[in-house]
Amino acid sequence: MVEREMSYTMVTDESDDAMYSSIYNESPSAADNIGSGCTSRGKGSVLKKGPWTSTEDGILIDYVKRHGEGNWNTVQKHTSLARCGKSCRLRWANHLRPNLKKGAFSKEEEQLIVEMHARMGNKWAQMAEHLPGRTDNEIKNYWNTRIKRRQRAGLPLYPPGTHVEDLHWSQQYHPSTSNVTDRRRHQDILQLGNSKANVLFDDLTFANVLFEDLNFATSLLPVASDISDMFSCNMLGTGASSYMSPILPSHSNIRQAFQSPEHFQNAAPQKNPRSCSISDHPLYGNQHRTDVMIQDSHHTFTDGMVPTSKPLFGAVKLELPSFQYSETSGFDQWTTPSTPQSDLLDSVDTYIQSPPPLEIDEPDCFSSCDTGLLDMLLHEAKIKASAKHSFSSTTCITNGTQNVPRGGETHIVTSGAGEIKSSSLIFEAFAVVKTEEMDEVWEPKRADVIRPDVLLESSWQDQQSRFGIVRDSSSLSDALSLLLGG
DNA sequence: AAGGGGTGCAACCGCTGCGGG
DNA sequence: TCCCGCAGCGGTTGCACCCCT
Repeated sequence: MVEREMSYTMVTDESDDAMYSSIYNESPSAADNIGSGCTSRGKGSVLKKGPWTSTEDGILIDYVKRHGEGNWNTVQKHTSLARCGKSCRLRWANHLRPNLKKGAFSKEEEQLIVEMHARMGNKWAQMAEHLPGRTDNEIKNYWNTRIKRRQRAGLPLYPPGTHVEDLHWSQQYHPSTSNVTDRRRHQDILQLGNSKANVLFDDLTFANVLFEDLNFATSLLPVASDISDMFSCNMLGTGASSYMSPILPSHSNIRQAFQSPEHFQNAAPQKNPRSCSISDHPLYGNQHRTDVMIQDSHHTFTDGMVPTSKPLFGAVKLELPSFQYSETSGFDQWTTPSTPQSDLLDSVDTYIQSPPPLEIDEPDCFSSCDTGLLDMLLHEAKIKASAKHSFSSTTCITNGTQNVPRGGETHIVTSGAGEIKSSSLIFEAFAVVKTEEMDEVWEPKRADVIRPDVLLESSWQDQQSRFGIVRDSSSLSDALSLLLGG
């Protein structure tokens, strides 16, 4: 650690030992940084603030060795340290305690953080529990940095393939946190919901979430299978997934169609082996969310509740069927969590290192996949930038054929709207919007228009016409009917 | 070489939950 | 039941370093 000598403390206790004196001789020039947040107790001294010195670290380490962790407010009594308990605890937890892992996050850790944030929101402490050697502060800083980077790069918060979790995570595993999250949601709004661009990114991410849900539904809904695969294939394959249109068919319709868990109880549960998400891990298995996460300012509306730090997208509850309620159904094999943390960690590599094979036209895409996650994300932005030029029209996907393999499967999306299967019809419509989105993604006006809460006030067809997209509405309706089991 | 902005990290601040008296 | 103190969490801030011009 870089020691920054900047703080100085007035000391009145005459019994201070030599070490104590040495501490405050280290920085004789900075007498203005006197603690105000932590009040002194016992010694009548004013607590020091600012960076810790190695001497202070030594004192604190020695104290913990003797007395163990906890009782941080007694540190000042038992040692010469003029730090408040909070400061001591923070210093120990973030820097001094053993087994701390320093240095940059590994690719696996980054991936795990992204996945966990998608599920937990800003639950840094909970995330840290799953990242041995990492502190909540580290993870928080990493995430904030990541947000900035992605905002600058014009990327959504979550990369494609990230399952965004609903409230069940915190409720099921950390029930005590749900109240806290609700109280703090306004802070999250302030933190993440201010910028127009951020709203747009989250809006775009919304599409990813839905499609991932559809992907999950693959194993349950034969009809949805093709759709989800197509979405996933193209989203992952083009590297422009975040620009998959947030303009979706009325989600309320989907919700109505899927509102009952019993709707799927007869469907054979089948783990999707192609997923490279930790969502498939037993620990997260029951978190296979099907409630659509509406993203905006990291808030989520789920079952009428608004947990903090969760993606949301406005005051509209939009759901796909939730299989998490199916504890009595045939999904028990998923809903029974494998709680051991090691279990999760042991399998992280499996998920990270087993991405679905992608055949992407972008020539340098694979190289990016070998770098760190952040680099990969930046690369994603690069691809998008180039895609702006290459995707001049809908023909890139819908004209002719395009093979988009994913997990060994190949889907052929044709431009013909009449005879192809219904799922392709839906995708075709999305593909149109997607390419349009690429060209206009940065326009705030567009961001307003594509907000789902706006969309829900008008029909899917209205949106099409608004954007000048003329499609075969009857075919689309047929496709939706099939998708929704109608 | 200099300086100005960006970036990342360490630490602080405010709030809340919890337990004990 | 209320109050108080402690521990912990999440948001914010300050600053050193880095990079670009």
